[in-house]
Formats: sequence, C-alpha cells, structure tokens
Amino acid sequence: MPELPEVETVKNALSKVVVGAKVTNVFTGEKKLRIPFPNNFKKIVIGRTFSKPFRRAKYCLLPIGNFEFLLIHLGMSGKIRILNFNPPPEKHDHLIISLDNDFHIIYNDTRRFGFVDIIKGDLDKNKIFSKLGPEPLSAKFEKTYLFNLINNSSQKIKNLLLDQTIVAGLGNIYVNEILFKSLISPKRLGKNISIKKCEIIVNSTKLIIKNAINAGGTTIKDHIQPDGNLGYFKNYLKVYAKTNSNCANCNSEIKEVVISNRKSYYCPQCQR
DNA sequence: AGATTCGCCTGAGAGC
DNA sequence: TGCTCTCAGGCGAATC
Repeated sequence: MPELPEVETVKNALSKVVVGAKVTNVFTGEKKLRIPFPNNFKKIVIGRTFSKPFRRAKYCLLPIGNFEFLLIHLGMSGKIRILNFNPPPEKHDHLIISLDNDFHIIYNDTRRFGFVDIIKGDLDKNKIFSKLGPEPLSAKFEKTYLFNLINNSSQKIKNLLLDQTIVAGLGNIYVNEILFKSLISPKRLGKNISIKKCEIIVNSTKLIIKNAINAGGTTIKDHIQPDGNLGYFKNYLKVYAKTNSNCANCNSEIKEVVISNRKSYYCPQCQR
C-alpha cells in the first residue's frame, strides 16, 4: 500500500536510471487504470528525454519537457520494476517504458487503483496538486499550522491526518504508527488536541516518515522496491495489523477499531 | 459547505 | 475440493 515513503523509494530508484535517458518504446496494456491513458500517450512519450524525477505526496513526477510531466500514482497495489532487459509483459503489467540506455520501467498494478497520466503547466495551478497540504517533512508542517487547522474540527484525529489537504502523503499504516508514537487515541477529536499535542504529532510524523524512507517503505502485501527488495519498515511497526499482540510500551493488548470504514490499531492504555 | 459513504478492483484467506 | 464471502485501502464522486 504505497504511501509517501514507498513512493519516495520508487522515485529514488527511478532517478538512478531515467535522468537524461530517452524513451525508445512504450507498451500499454489493454485494461483501464483508474484514469485511462491519455490520447496519443505513446506518441507524446516516445522520443522524450527525462530529467530528474521528484515526488509530491503520493505522486511521482517525471519531467519530460518544459512544465510537462509523466505522472505516476501507485494507488493501492501499484509497483514499479526496473530491468536492464526487455521483459515480456507479466500479468497486471500496464505500462512498459523502454529507454535508450537499455533500462525498462514497468508499471504493474493488480487492483488498478493507480494511474499514469501526462500533466502540463504550473503544478500550483493543477487540479490535483493545488489542493494538497504541505509535505510532512517540510518546515511548513509544524505545530501552529496543524493546531490552527484542527482545533475547531469535530473530526477524529485519525481522519484529519489522512486528509491530504491538511498534510500530504500519509496513509493508514503510518497514521496508525504516528498516533501510537504520539500516545493519542485515533478517536480523539481535533478540537480536543492541544498545541502541545500538535507538536508531539508533528515530531512523531517526521520521525516515522524519515525512518520509513530509510527502511525502503513498508511491505505488508503489495509493496516491493523497484529492485525487487521488500520494504523493511514492516519490522518497525508497533501497532498496524497487530491486533491482540502486546503493546511495546505497556504490554497490554493492541485493539482494533473501525473509523470511517478503515481499520485503526491502537493501545487503549497508552493512547488517550 | 462539511461530513460521511460508496465504488472502483483483484487476490488472499476464512468458513462451510 | 470448491464455492462464497470478507477484507485490504487511495481517492474522487455521490450522498447525507
């Protein structure tokens, strides 16, 4: 389930092979992703040269020209493989981009919640990107910013942290871990969180996201790094999918509860 | 307008 | 064994 650290891992891997490389061929599968490939996709992409990829929230952007980008979103089950030979398409391979340096970028997505698109123009004016909140690792994501956005809210903190317009890139796994580290219940309402607690949340977020990036993301079921390795942050998870195991702090049982149709895992003793 | 729910999709795993 | 059911969850659309 690719969240920010998983996409960061993908972006870093792509950066090593695509910069300065020219697209020589493009394969697209028959099946429609969440958004279909744009018209003339192959025509647009073939012959283009990539410059340095970057990431915003859970999106990976590969510049292919002036204010023009190949946009990749991995959805739930999207994976990138990078190979130095031209592979026959496997099941759920939806896109293969062949480069003049003999590397091949493969987009594979079992559940097809992801998409690949081409966008143009200033990102600040883009429909997707203009709405996103700050990156969790940026200076803009700090306690006063968070406090001002949530201190009138009757929504649960779990939902507020998943809201991409508040902070961009967090998903279910990391929000569970962040709230555990912050000792705050996922059910606590935004308006009942002090600025001091906001500071704790912000610091926990930055630490967990940094550590997850360093570990190559989290492999629960779907995520693999583009080199085929797993994401090792799974080894550091304290609560996510740990129902009935023991809390690392107090040894009492981790509980699960459904909030807005999504599983939350927490320690009722430690998290208030 | 803000909050909540639904639908998209496949495969793994549970239960019978 | 094989069928049916449930679950995973990012995100935008639909609905309350």
